[in-house]
Amino acid sequence: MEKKIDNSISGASVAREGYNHDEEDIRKTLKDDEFKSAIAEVNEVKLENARLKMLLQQIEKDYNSLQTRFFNICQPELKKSASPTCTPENIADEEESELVSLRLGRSPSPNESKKVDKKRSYDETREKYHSCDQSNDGLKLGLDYSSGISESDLIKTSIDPSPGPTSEAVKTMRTGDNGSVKRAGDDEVSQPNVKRARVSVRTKCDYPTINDGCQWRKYGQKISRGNPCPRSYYRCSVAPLCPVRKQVQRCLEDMSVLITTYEGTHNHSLPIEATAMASTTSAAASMLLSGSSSSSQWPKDFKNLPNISKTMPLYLSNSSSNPFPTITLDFTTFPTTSSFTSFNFPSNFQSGSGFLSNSLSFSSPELATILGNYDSTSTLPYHKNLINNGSSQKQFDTSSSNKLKEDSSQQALTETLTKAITSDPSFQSVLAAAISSMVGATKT
DNA sequence: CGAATTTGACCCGCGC
DNA sequence: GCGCGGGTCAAATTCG
Repeated sequence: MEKKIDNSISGASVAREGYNHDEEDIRKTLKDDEFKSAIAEVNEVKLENARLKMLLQQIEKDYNSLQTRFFNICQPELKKSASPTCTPENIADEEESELVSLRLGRSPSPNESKKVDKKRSYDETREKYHSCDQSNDGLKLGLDYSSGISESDLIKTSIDPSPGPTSEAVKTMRTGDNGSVKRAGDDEVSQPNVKRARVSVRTKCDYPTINDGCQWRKYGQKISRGNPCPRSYYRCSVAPLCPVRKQVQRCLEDMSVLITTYEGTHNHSLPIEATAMASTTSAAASMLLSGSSSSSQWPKDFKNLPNISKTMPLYLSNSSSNPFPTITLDFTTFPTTSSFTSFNFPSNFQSGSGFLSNSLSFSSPELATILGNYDSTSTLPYHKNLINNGSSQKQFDTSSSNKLKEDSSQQALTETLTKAITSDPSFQSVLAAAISSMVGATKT
């Protein structure tokens, strides 16, 4: 037994010697193989790199061609809308400024360069807050248009660069000891004339609040006069110093209608789901502060349209009891189901099929179709595309048959709205904000 | 146990 | 000056 074991051991040792002898060869070949595979890997990486470069170039090309197409579409309309008394210079200037509006805040135009100097310090501060998202290509969440709105207004309605308490969000800080109050904004220059624009969104919603993609923290509830439904107060909880607030209250006339009022602008990057609403409210607020959305300044054709007052989703509140200028986006005529939370922006909407292709192609018929939704669905241009989950999509399919019936009236409306967009820079900016949010979403 | 919500108290602006 | 109403704070409570 022991012999057997010895033999086996000696046999094993002989084999080991043989192995040791071969091991060097094997190591050599292994090293060669490793070397070769490493080289092959490097080559693969190089190829991949080249492929990615080509892909990037292709994307850039596509983007440029889309941009060119978009401008080509817009330019004739701009020329049409230009007054015949305008001099060629004026027209050129106007066109340039209009184009600035339509650049969706991507890059400053020569006209803007003067403002850039003025705004540099502000922008630099602001970029700190946006360094994590769109700083690379200059794409901004808020509006960055230059037409018709004053510098001060622009700054007021845009993101507040100061990390501290804003004049808009002046808070009272109780000291606790003597019960005296101290204004947190005391060390800041007071801005008594600051307009506090509010954007009110009316939606049919069975839930206590709409899902706009942002995080909110409830800080108060009050039963306001004239409405037994309590009003809830929320503040943005994404960033601790974000000045944005919202109020949520059910409509007295129709309990299924939820009125959400937004105030302020986010001073931080937002989740993709929240950018659409944020851009819309920001744009609407800017539009409101620019003053061009008042009914007297809307294109004349707007007023002549039948049922426009009923169906137009965007109107100004002229309630004298409201101390703040308020713009209302009315989505209540949009078909919703009880299981559907209005404004539940799908997180993948930017990459969803149809969304980008519908919205970024910007061929005239498509633009017309998008705008047509103002009539039949009373939504923002992109709203239809954002809400494309099951049931609601079905409703759109059925509503499309109704579209045929309303074709003639819608065509008139479409023409009017197209005119409105091309003649009203503020309207453009609303559209621009919506688009910029989409483009931003694709970039991130 | 920490975060979120509730709720009563308080502040402030406005009209009378 | 007083009262009212909207808005906010912060301690208490609830929730996950």
